[in-house]
This record gives sequence, structure tokens and C-alpha cells, in this order.
Amino acid sequence: MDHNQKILDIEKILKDNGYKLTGSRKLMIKIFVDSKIHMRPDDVYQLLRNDRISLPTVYRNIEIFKETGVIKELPIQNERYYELEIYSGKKMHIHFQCQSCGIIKEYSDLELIKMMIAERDFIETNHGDRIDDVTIVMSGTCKICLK
Amino acid sequence: MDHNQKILDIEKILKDNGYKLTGSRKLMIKIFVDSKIHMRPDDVYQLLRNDRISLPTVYRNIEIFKETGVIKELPIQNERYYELEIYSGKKMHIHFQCQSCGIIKEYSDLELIKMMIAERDFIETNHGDRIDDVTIVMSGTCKICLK
DNA sequence: TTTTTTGCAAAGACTTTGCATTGGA
DNA sequence: TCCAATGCAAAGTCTTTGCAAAAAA
Repeated sequence: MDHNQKILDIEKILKDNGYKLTGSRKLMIKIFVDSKIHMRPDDVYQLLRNDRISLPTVYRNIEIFKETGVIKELPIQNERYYELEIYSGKKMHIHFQCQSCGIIKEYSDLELIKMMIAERDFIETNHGDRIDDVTIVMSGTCKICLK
Repeated sequence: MDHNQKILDIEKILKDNGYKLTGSRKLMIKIFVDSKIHMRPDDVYQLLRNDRISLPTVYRNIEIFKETGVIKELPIQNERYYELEIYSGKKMHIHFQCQSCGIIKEYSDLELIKMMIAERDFIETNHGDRIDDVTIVMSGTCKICLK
């Protein structure tokens, strides 16, 4: 999907939810759309320092983005990471953090997604709970650090 | 496995790692062995209030238990939960938190464990990373709240 | 204009640390 | 005895909140 279209779509989501399209929000939307990595609140803040956006504003907008489903929160090792959720489609995410170099990456093989869906369906069928969200975090040593 | 044997085994682990078997540690071991629920540091502290164990001591011992593999840390919704790790055997855990009532439970069907192992093996084979730990947290609405 | 949003400063919540005292081996 | 562990108080982090000023609609 087109980069600018994503931004327009997200802006629409915010407006539809009654939020104003402020300068800080536009900048933050761009950051999340462009970023390929998982970011903590302070990471976002650092990227906005030159724009004189305050840390409380970063926190407040992250909360709004989360609430409207634009981004997803991912707690890893006692830290809060955020990633774009919209446009991840039906895809479910499996994250991996290397304990040696700290890198966080995501596996997105169709095969794995199928296994996750099977797990979710198994639980819904056999336990009766409704599953809205599945977060898998694996940790170990990455390929590069193993060498 | 026998309850007292678990306690003795954990005490041995601590001693083998050069830690002294203090009153607060014995009490905390018992709490983790007896507890069926996931606990936050303050939950443990509350159970120890009458024994005049301080909060810093709870934090320091949790750190030691974690480091020696006695307990496992599980970050859910920006909070740190702990559960006994030793004796969970080869079992892998899938946790579920109900967004309505807040209950945290664990699924331990053999079927699910098999699926998780398949996922882990798939990743190790196809991506080359070594996976030491798999944490799955699902959220949604539990059976009871759905009614 | 009217209501939301923002920055700043301050407060809060949770966690860690310094240090003198206590306690386990 | 000797070093580790503890309690207390204080300091650190990260996150949230109150409020007046600024900006969006």
C-alpha cells in the first residue's frame, strides 16, 4: 500500500474519532508509518526534539494512537514498544529479541501465521474464551550472534 | 511432585549459587511454590507484611530467583508478573488475560504445547536463531464474561 | 469563537541504591 | 567471625496530571 495513502487513512481515523489533526500528531503518524523498528516513547521523543514536541505530548498521542488501533503496544523486558498496527492486516506477529545484541525482529512467514491462527482457534473452541489479540515474544540468540 | 521437595530443591539451587538461605527467602520460596496465580512484586510484599519484610528485599530476592531460574518474569499490560518456572518442566506457557475481569490464566493442553514447539522448531530451522524462551500472551474476553 | 491540545512544572508510581545494622554459615 | 542480606531513607526512572497558553476546527 502507498505510503501517503497510509498517512491519509490514519489521519482519517483520528478525525473520525474526534481528534484534531495537530502538528505533533502529523509528525508522529509519519514516524510510525516510516519506522521499520519497534519504538519506545523516548525513541519517538528523540526523533521529535528538533520540532519542540514535549514528552508528555508524545505519551498522550501514543495513548490516542493505541486507543484508535493505529499502533500496538508490545511489552518486552519491562519496556513498552510500539509498532504500526493498522495495515498489518490479518497478520499476527511473532517477535524475537536477541539477548546478546538486543535486536528485535519480527517473523512473518505465512506458515507461522497459520500455526498461530490454529492455536487461537483451538483455544476459542476448547476453552470458550474469545481471543482478540495474540502476542508472541521469543527470546534467545540471533543467527548473527550465534556465529 | 511433592510440595516440600520443591521447596528443598529450590533452597538447594539458591545455596548452590552462593546465596544464603535467609528468613525472607524461605518465605518467598513458599509463596511462589504455593501460589497458583501470577504475582506482581507488590502482591508478594503484601503477603509478607506481617513478617516485616521490606519492599526492597522483595525486589532483590525476586531478582535472584529470576536469575537462578526459580521464577519467570512475564510482562503483561505494562506490569511485571512472576510465576514459578522450575518444575514447569518442558512445558511452554500460553497466558490469557481477560480485558473485562482482568483474570490471568494459563492454558496447558498438550495439543497447544505441541503447536508451540512446532513454531519454535520452525523458526530455529528456517531463520537460524536459537530460541530459549517463548512467551505467548493472549487477550480477549473470558468465557465467564462472555455470558 | 469554542474546544482541544500543548508545554511546563510538578506529582505519581514503580524500582533501585547507599549505608549502617543484622543475621546466616 | 566474616561477609552477605536487610531495613530504612533517599534517589532514579518512567509516566501521568494540573493548568494556563496556544492552536485547530
